[in-house]
Amino acid sequence: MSNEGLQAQLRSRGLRLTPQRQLVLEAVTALRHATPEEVLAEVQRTASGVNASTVYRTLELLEELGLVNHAHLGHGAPTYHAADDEEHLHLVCRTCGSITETEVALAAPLVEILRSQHGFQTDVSHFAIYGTCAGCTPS
Amino acid sequence: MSNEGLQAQLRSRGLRLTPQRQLVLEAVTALRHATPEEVLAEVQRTASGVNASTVYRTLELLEELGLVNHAHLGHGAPTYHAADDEEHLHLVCRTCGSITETEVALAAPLVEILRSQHGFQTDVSHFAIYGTCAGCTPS
DNA sequence: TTATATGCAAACCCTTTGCAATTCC
DNA sequence: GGAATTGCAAAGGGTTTGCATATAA
Repeated sequence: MSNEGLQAQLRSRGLRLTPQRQLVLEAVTALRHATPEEVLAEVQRTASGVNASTVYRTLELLEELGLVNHAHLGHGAPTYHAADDEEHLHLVCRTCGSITETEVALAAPLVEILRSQHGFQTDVSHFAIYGTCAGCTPS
Repeated sequence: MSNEGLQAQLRSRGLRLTPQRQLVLEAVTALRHATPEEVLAEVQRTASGVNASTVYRTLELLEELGLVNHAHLGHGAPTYHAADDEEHLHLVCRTCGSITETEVALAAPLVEILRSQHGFQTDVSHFAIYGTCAGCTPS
């Protein structure tokens, strides 16, 4: 998302383009998967005075605008990613904690079953898929 | 799990059977899906002096012993259930927040794909499946 | 008897909120 | 100029920890 695009989207709602908002969006895009704390650290590399509460408020706003999304990959803080980033499944290992990304297409059968049986529209990447990775499985 | 079974399992590790441990296990079993706070409230109906930290420590212990499990159904506190309870999928609606339980068998195709392609052993019920329920889907 | 378990209080992490000062437009 | 935005500080929810006391075995 360009600054001009971001500005246009903000102004259409009577909102303003600020350095903080640009920096947060840039940080989320650059980091690919980052917690609010990590986003803050990245933003502060350029603008050390930015406050954590601004990051939280901005992430919420950018999510409302559809520019970023968040996912829950573990018990801790959620991770944010740019909306134009490719969507993927996250496989989280219960033993070693590793996170493996894989294609959302693998979940197509489940998504289709949930749609036909429950009328449920699944967002496959919002929550991680939990289990034990190959390296941690006793053979 | 009977008290005798619980006691045997505890003693084999040099641990003790206490009223608090019995009550926490009973509460988790009775409530079926409960946050630590809800477990505490249930336990306190019988034993009002029980402390929250005891509930947290006991839930962790019972999980180590394989008697309870927890799942993440939303952004808030995890929910605990007895290990001998039937496992199910949780469909969480992003709009109304409703939680629908459905059969784990629906995820079998995904589980099989993850096993064959990644060697990943999936625990389908640890994280919720997120999306939009039928009632909240614009038609 | 004595190591384990508990209650209590404090600390912790992550996040939200109220408010005065600032800044975008 | 005036509403939107920020920084700050305090509070909030959920959880963990250190330690003295109590208790199961």
